[in-house]
Amino acid sequence: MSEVNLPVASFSPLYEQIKVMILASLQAAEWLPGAVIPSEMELAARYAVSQGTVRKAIDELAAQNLLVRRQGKGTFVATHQEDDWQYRFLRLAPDSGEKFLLTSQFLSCLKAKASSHIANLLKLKAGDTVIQIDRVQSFAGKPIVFEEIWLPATRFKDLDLDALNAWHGPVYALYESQFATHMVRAEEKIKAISADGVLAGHLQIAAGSPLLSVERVAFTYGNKPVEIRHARYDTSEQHYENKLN
Amino acid sequence: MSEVNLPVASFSPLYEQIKVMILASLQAAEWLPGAVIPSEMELAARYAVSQGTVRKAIDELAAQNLLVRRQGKGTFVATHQEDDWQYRFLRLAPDSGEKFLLTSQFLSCLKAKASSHIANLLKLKAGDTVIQIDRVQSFAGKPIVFEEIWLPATRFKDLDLDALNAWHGPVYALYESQFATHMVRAEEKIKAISADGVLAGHLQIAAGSPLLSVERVAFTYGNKPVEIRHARYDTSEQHYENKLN
DNA sequence: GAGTGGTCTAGACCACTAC
DNA sequence: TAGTGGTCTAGACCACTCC
Repeated sequence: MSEVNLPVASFSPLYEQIKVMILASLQAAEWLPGAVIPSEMELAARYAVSQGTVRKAIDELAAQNLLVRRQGKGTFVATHQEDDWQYRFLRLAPDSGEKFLLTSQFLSCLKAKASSHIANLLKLKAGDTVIQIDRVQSFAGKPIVFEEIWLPATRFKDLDLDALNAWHGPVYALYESQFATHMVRAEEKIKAISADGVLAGHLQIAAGSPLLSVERVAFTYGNKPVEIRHARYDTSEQHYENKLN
Repeated sequence: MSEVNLPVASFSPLYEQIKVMILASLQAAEWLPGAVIPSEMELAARYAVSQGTVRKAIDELAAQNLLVRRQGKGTFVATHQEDDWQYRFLRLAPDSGEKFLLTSQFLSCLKAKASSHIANLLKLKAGDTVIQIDRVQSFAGKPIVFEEIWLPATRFKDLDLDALNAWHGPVYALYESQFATHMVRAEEKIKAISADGVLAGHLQIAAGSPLLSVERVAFTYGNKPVEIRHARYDTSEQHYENKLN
């Protein structure tokens, strides 16, 4: 009666614990985006479990897009610097169905005090410094997207307009290569709004035109929010696509 | 040299073939939504494979929300008639964060010839008969959603306004219980639009107000499209939520 | 206690990639 | 040919549900 007093704490299978350890290695940047992680056999030896248990852990991390398995080659840390990942988080598509290549123009990149709203979303203290970026993206010469981006200044130190203009490729790839920050997932809140004068100017449309307002919070490893983005899409000739499963 | 002439056809693992067979049973309504399917051991015997192989097949079907595993009880066919599935495909949420209970009012339910656009999406012939339903959904007395729904008349024979009004619960649960049609997944295309006079009337807002236009195609087993829905959301006090993984 | 899904193991063999 | 991930098996044992 006395020796057993089992914790009510819920049962945690071995492979969950292995997932946590692999996650820790990812978070600690022991394995960098794009790099191979040790083989299943090596990991099984390291953690002193069977290959099958490691497999199950890796399977689930791969299902969450944190790892990518490649038969015959190995298992790799997911990265936004891959061709097929360029548009991972972009749900906008032309109505016509053709491919679309957006060109990006950065308007400004400034340091500022975080508003309470932004501080809240980024889990900073009110008044902490953030970097604020404005940009416009165009398709076939027509501006389609106006975006405001907020980043914590500590993590993205030294990011400025020159660095942004020098970079060619997705912003998330830049975050990875310059600031060791890999985006894992994001949440968006979407509304319909009317274009005010400023937006109308940026997007070359009439004031009052309907626009899609997309507020995004993007997270790195460990559910840490590290980017806020408020985008407005001109959806007159493109739409936001979503799959419900 | 002569006896071997391997098909270039790609290799298909056993568990994939089992998935296909289970899928066939679902599609043939051998196991109905909400019902238990045979145990892993029974299926292993039926298909003459090991339990592990059946497990893998079921795992993947469960990941696609076609089956639901319940430890100690069995594996069940997914159904929209479950409490936690009521809002499976509804991404609209109040800005305030509170729960929300929508009340539904059906305006009309008529038979008509399919437009080429609708026929196309439903994979019908132009001119085939469809059922067209209009409805408004309200939150706290305020109309929030106006929806037009198109269904193939053959599959949804006898659906009329009385049947809709008599039903209390999600429309997808009605499809299941009355028409043996379970919705598996859906695709949505979202745009921002301006309310015209008709929409303004339905939603009790000013003409010209921005609205979210959501065009949905919903599919049953076998990727068969069986419902088209064109909804307009008033997003002044609620938003469309999306998770990007 | 019997039955279900869930975990873990060990080992054999297959498919794919690289050298 | 060696090394990686992918498949399949068989069996032991655990966790949960229901009777």
